[in-house]
Amino acid sequence: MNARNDDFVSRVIEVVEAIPSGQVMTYGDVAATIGSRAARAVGQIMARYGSEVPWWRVIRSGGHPPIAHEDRALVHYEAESTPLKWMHDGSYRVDLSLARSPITTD
DNA sequence: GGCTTGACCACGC
DNA sequence: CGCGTGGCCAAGC
Repeated sequence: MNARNDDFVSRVIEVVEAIPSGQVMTYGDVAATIGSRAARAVGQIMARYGSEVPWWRVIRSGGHPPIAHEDRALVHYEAESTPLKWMHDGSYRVDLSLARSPITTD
């Protein structure tokens, strides 16, 4: 646990932890929730601190999970019954229309 | 203080 | 939806 929990990093963690099961948020939404637009920075944080948060609930605007981690995220999605959309070529993406969580700032 | 990198986003075609 | 382009933001050197 870090001494200061008010860092940009900690705020991202807080939001990601607040995402309910079966739902997801885009990097941009998470950033917007903490009053920022650093969607990219959010991804950076996930890559570094994501080990302690449900990073699979944080995806891109396109609806597909973090690059190089889609297979790992898929396991969680099936476990959480997250609405998925499958492509012809076997790739998949999360149905944001159903799984997008209404930003919980609290 | 400036440049580079990054699990990104919005827009146009 | 897919691709290309520009832009925004935070962290590290």
